[in-house]
Amino acid sequence: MDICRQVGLNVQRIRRTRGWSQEQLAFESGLHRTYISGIERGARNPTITVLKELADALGVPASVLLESDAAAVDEEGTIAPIRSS
Amino acid sequence: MDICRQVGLNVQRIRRTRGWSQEQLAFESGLHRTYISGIERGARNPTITVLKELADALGVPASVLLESDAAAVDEEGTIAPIRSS
DNA sequence: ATGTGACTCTCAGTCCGTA
DNA sequence: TTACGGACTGAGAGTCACA
Repeated sequence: MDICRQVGLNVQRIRRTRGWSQEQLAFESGLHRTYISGIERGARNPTITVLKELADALGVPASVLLESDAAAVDEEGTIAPIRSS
Repeated sequence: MDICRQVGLNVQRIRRTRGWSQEQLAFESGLHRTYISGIERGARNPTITVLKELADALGVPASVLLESDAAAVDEEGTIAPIRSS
């Protein structure tokens, strides 16, 4: 699994958990809407500062965005991976 | 604490735990020696693919390199944060 | 063995559209 | 609301000589 794709999936998953659109995340993070789209699709290769900005906007530690999926996001105790429901 | 500086400190700490020089890490990761130097000093803003290459060379998950220091690196059970000794 | 400035070239990141 | 394309500017990738 490519790292860009991995990050994209994590961003998308957490964003949806927040109930946000890409535009809202773009606003919160100060990044461009189309760039968020590119990142979620794994088409972009963001820098660590951008990763940090996304993480801050999403309210999670940056390291979470790099994790190999599966593992539930437990930190902050609020994310949890949408098991049905 | 700036994220670039943070990553730099993590890379340096783990590299030293391995007993490697910057040149050795450069060889293992396929990156240039002076580039490694720039990253460890927090002078560079690497992309996540570069971060992944470093993490692979160091034998740790990429997310570890973003962690806010302090916290011992427990994953893989091999790093542990050089408490004196 | 490492820090640093300067350099080239690729791509990160923005903005315009259309579907 | 999102995917995706093209075009653009600034910043990162990657390297070197020198300290």
